[in-house]
This record gives sequence, C-alpha cells and structure tokens, in this order.
Amino acid sequence: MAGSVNKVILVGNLGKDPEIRRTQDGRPIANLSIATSETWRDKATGERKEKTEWHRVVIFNEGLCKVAEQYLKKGAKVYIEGQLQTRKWTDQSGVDKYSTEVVLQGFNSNLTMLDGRGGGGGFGSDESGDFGSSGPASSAPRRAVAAGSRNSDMDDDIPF
Amino acid sequence: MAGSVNKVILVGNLGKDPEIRRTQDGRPIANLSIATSETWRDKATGERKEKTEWHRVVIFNEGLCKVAEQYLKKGAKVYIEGQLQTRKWTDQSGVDKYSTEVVLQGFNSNLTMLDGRGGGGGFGSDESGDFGSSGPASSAPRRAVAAGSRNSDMDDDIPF
Amino acid sequence: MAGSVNKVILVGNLGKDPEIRRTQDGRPIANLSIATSETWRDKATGERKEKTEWHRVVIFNEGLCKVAEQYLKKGAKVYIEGQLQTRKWTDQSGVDKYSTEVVLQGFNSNLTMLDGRGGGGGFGSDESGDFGSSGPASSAPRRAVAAGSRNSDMDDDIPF
Amino acid sequence: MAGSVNKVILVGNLGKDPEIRRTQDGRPIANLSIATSETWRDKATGERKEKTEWHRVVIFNEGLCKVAEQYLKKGAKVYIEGQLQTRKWTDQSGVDKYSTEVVLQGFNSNLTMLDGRGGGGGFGSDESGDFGSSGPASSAPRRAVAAGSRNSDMDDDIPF
DNA sequence: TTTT
DNA sequence: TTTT
Repeated sequence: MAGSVNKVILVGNLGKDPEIRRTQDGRPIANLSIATSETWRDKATGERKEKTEWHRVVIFNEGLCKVAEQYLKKGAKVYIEGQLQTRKWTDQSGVDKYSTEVVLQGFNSNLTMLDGRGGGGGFGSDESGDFGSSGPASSAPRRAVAAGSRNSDMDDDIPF
Repeated sequence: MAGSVNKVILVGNLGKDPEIRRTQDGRPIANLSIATSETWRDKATGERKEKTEWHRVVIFNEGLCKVAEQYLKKGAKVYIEGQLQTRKWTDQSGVDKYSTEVVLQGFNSNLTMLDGRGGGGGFGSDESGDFGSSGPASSAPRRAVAAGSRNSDMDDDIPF
Repeated sequence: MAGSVNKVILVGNLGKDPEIRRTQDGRPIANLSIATSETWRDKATGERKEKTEWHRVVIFNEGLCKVAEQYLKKGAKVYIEGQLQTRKWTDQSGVDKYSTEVVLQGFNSNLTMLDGRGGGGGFGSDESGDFGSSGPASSAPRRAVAAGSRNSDMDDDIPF
Repeated sequence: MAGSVNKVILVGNLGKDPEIRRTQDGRPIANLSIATSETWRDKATGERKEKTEWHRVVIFNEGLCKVAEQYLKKGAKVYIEGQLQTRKWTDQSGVDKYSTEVVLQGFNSNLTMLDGRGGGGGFGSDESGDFGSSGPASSAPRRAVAAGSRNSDMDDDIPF
C-alpha cells in the first residue's frame, strides 16, 4: 500500500527481566513485558483509580537485543518505538490464537533507557554490533547516530 | 506508575465502512479496520514482497464517532492516534480470548482524514458536539482547536 | 488545510527551573528549556562525540502550567508532546527575529514527569484545574483520563 | 545525557518543489517547505479561522534525497519523521541568526508520500541506494524494510 | 509557498 | 477487508 505508517511509542517499566531466545540460525530475539498505566479520579465517586496495560515487546534487531540483555532489568523504565504486529498461532488443542506485539525490527525502531543507572543511553536500530566491542563491557553504550557535520558553531549553552 | 506513555500512530486505509454501535446508555462506539502495509524487495530472490497488517481501531470519543460515521468510507486513508489496549473476553465455549485494539478515547486521540475527498479535515479529541450543529450536514467539519492568543504578530510569510 | 499533523515528541531534561509568566488577563504561561542529546563514535577517529540540542517549550495549557510550576525543577526528566510553532518578533533595533518553539496548548498536548521523585505522574491537556484542588498540595498529581468502562475482567497480572 | 528522544512527526503539503543542493564532496541535501494548518471556529465571533505553520525540512539521508528529487512536487502531501535541530548562522551584516529545522538523517527518519499519484510508497532511512537501480526510473519506489522471518504462519485474514 |  |  502506498503511504502507510505503523508506529507505537511506549514509555513504561519492565515487569520482569528480558527473556532472550535464539532462532535456529543463532539470531537473538528479546521479549519484554512493559507496563504503562494511567490514574484518574472517578468523577462520580471521587475515588482514585488506576489501570495498568501490559505490552508484549519483541526485539528482532540484534543490537537492541544485546542492549536488552545487558542493561535492562525488571523495573527499568524504557522508551520504546516499534511497530504493531498481530501474529496467529495454534495452541496445543488446535485452537487459533492471536497475539499482538510491539515489534522492534529494522529502521525506525528505538529503545532508550530512561533510568539514570548505568549511565544508560539510547540505541537506534542501526547500531547492531556497534557497542559491546567498542568499550568496557561494564560501561553503558550510547546512541551512535551518523551525525551531521554542520554543528561547528553550536555550543551547549542554553541559547534562551 | 509514574510517567508512562502509551501511543499508537497509524496512517492507513479502511478495509470496510466504519461500524457504529451504541452502548446501553446511548453512547456511540465506532469500529474501524485499518490496513497498513510495507513492501520490500527480498534480498535473496530479488522479488517484491508485501505484508499487510490489520488494526482494529475502537473509537469511544463521541465527536470522533460522528466523524467516522459521516465521513469515513471503505478505502479512506486516515491518520489515527490512540492507545494500545488489550481486552480479555470469553467465547461461547468458555475459552479465554484476548483482543488488542487501538483505542481513541479522551485527550491525546486524533483522527484525521488524509483523502481530499469530502474536503476532509482533522478532528481532535476535544471536539465532541462541535460540528454537525455548526454548519450544513453535507460540509466536512474542520479541526477546532482552542487556539492561542499570541499570534497577533505572526504572519504567514516565513522566509524560506 | 485538510488533513495535517504537527507533532513534536521530546524526552529530555530541564536546563533550568521553569519560568512562569502571566498574560494581562491572568492566564499562566510556562517556559521550559529542554535538552536532548545524542552521542556517537566518530567513524574516522573513533572518538566519542556528543551533541546537545536545546528546545524552547511554551505551555499555554493552564493545568500543565501548574504542573510545571509545582513539580518541575532544573534537571528533571520529562516527556513532552506538543506542536511546532515559529513566532516572529522584532528586537530593539528593529530587526526581524524568528523563534521556533514547541507549544503545549489544547488537545493532543502532554507533559509527563519521568523522574521517580515526587511520585510524578502524567498530565494530559484536558486536566486544567483537575488537580491541586483534588488532593493535598504536597502529593503529586496523576493522569486523569476519562477512562473506559470495559475493563472489568482485566487484572494487573502480566498476562504473558 | 542518558535517554533522550527528539522526534518530529508532520503530515502536510509541500509549498513548492523540493530544492536539491550538494555538499562539496557531492552528497545531496534536499530542502522542503511543508505546511501544516489547523482551522477552528472562533468561540466568540463564530467565524472560521485558519492558521498555517511552515516547516523547514532538511534531508541529509541520500536515499530520501533521491525520493524527494524524483517523486515530490509542490502540493504533494507527505508524512515526515525527523529531528528538531536549531542551527546558528551569521548574516551578511554580522548578525547572529537561528534557524530551527526538521532534519531527516540517520536512523529513525521517515518520508512517506500520501498522495496516490505516482504510486507513491514509503521510504525508511535505511534505503540509501536501494531504489533507482531497482527498476524503471518512472516507477515509484516502495518501502524496503529488512523484514522479519517469523511470518510463516501469518496469514492476512484476521477475523475482524 | 501548500491544502481545504 | 484497504491501498499501490
């Protein structure tokens, strides 16, 4: 189809440690359970309510899998950008099941740690293999963007 | 949970006309089936591939329901902004089922028609009841944002 | 114009405390300076580089202004959703100047605190006046979404 | 800084044909002027108002430059995803100027044509050089995503 | 300078 | 079920 967009943006916390599996040909796949929640005050009763939504996130990107494996833990807060995908499967009793997941794969995916701990950075989808080998294993990787070359006269002082 | 975000952005086409239902107390609910797709060339075989993803969109916002009912048709291209929600239900045979939907409800929802046809505009989530009464039924509504008051010295000829 | 979208999403830190001004008719306006940055490793030299981008954020929404005033401090990490606006003004010497800002106003704006401190929550653009009066001044407000009514059989256990 | 996000999403129309320049080392840079607008009804007077915002978009990504050059024309409707960047420069009379632009560069950039004309597709930021050579110059390119390998049991007839 |  |  011409001109479509399929994008999910989540900021939430991991409900448990990432689960890393491998395909038969050795590529890693990471599964995350991410919670988002909203609270509101019930207009009628005035009582505070909260609703938590759980999102199944699947990472196919190899670089982002490494990040997940090495730096993410239960409770970590992350920014996630991926795509919606619904997958059909059949359970043991032959019943069709559907699972909708947020998939990080290819370009336009993003995984950014929002906790201070570990000096966490951001990881774009083009960084497979960029970290891990590029420094001490214990230091958190940083976003590696092919940045522009026109910032020579930019400085970091707040200009307003 | 403090500080979470749950956002879905879709640009796609309706697979069929919107379906409008009503709750027992008379509030409208619109269901849309929206297709997004991506095409790519298989690196090995060189052949063109396409994968279509179908999204179930549920509109609780009354104003957006009216827009869907009056202006959207099968094939229409729309921009949608909503939230991911997974709903659990039980089928006739007592089996648990889950359905993940993109829900437009409350603030931070958006539905914008991207086809020229009908003079389509954009509709934010605060416009319940704003259109329909504001003009001929046959004219397309427009986005009605509570606009700011500091544009007095703005003119539209920005020099680039 | 039919069918346009103008959206900015930022996750970054405040470079200084929010600045609150008031219009002649008493409405608050909050200005934030938000930094985003990216780091990368220079492909040629291998050295680590960092570039910080500063964003001027202007909040017209009264509720979000209160949040900014009461809960945000220099260094706070926030999620911001607003619109791009370029404003023209004339300096003392009569020279035309342009300032591009991220404006939070009306629907589809969002300000969410991402620091744990204060029990920070999320604040949508429809919450003007919703907090402050709704509880102890010292407790952090929470997102107040007009939530749906179909979650009766949802529970908070991770369902996968 | 750990964990920041800088994202702009626009849907709008080109005010004029793209302008393509080249750097000294031959890399293309495309400049687009994109209009977004919103219309609303003035609450006091009841009259219809419209405000147009113009966005300067700069494309450094070589593949997206080609798309802009070959397929985009004045009036075309596009979906754009990029980053906010403010650039400082000095005019002829030595006055400091700032220009804020939406930059498409590196991963997490996107340019998708939303007009039917030309068979327009979507182009992610990892497609430099992917099209043009892959077919007749007159045929519109398609999105080329490094797609996953787990769709074997996916079929397209999701039941809703 | 677009679009409706 | 859409769209190209």
